[in-house]
Amino acid sequence: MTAAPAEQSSRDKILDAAEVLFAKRGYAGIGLREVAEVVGLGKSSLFHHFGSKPELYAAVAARILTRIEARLIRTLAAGGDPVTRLERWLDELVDLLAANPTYARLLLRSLFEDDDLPGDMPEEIDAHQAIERMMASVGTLLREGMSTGQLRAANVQHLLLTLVGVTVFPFASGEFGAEVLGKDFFDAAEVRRRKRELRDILRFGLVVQTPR
Amino acid sequence: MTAAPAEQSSRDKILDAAEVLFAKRGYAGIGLREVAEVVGLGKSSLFHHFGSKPELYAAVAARILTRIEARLIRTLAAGGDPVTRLERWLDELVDLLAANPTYARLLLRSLFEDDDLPGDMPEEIDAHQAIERMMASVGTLLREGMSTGQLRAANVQHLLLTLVGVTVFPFASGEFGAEVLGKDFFDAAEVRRRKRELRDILRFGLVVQTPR
DNA sequence: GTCTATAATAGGATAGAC
DNA sequence: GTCTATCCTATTATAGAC
Repeated sequence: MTAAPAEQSSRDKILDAAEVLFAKRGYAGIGLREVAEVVGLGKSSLFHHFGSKPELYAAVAARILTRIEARLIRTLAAGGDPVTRLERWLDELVDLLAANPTYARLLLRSLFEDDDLPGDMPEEIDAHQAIERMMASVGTLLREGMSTGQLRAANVQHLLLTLVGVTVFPFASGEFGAEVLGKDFFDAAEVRRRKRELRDILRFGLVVQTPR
Repeated sequence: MTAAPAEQSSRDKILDAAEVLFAKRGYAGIGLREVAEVVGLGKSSLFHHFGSKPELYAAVAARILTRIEARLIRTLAAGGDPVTRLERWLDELVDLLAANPTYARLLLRSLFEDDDLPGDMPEEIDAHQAIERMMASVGTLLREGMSTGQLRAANVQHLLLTLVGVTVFPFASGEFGAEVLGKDFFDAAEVRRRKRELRDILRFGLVVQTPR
């Protein structure tokens, strides 16, 4: 997924290291010393590439969101009826989160940790807008499906929260998810099961309807 | 929900303040100075009540989990068939999370932040076991429903993760949830909508089945 | 672009007076 | 049970040499 180029700029090395560390212990839990150590630079050198710690964090989050959005756009563009596109996108999202174990955690963390950031940095605004665009386009997809009668009429906003909860949360749940499952969540077989779980919940729900 | 007694011990005041702060900015994001400030004590006085910062954090998490488990036990004991009990429990859980805005956030955070804790403290073990017991008893409930044919046969482990994702996550999502919704998630009307969303997803799924 | 040195502040935790 | 004083370490960030 994440390409491994022959030459990688210091900036990218810093972003990669910070992504892993921030995902693991959060914004406040990671010091720049630790990031610099992983990259193999002195602490002060980081400030040559990023103006401050919040800026670095925002850049990490924005990079992930940009990648996810790019994938969303590609996936939805492939066409098909609303249900096909929705299910294809959920499959894609699961694949993406499974291939990049840092994504889900950092994403959920960044939802919680917006307190720590000033709120007016360019990367932060980019990330925020990417989220808004994604929610809007999936929202449109859902409304489309409802208007064609393929999807049950429902509250689109709550549905969006539900979809985020069932896709992103499990991949962010770490130890907890692994314990509930009894095995590693990022295992290929588990990822397949996760996709099936999502598809079945959306297609059939859980409760069996008594025949009318 | 949280009772306001005439006299409250310093220990409880510290727990209350720490719960709010840790929920807002996480384990690493909160210093004991800030906790002490809110309580109206000196920083050092906290160490008279809790041996260390990890201990305080574990006590906060354990208190929440104990309360949730007590509610689960009461709710499931009320009887009924598996679907009735499952839906009643989800309603109760939503009510509990809605009445205590700190719970969902702290709970999700504590899933991510187990790295920060030593792992061998009594409160931590208590909390961990409470989670295990809750997952086990809801798991049993699900299996029961499947064996009576009321619930669709499915992977119980993945279903548990799904249920946590659709109940806990939205209440923890803070700004994000409020923006997707366009209003405060903890509003009584939104809480009712959330309950309906949950019930409908589990009963009907999302995709309308073409008549056989 | 990276380094060393340093500033200024805050962190968790302990000792001992009251 | 709370306080002040203190210790040690870590934090973000800057200045300036190379």
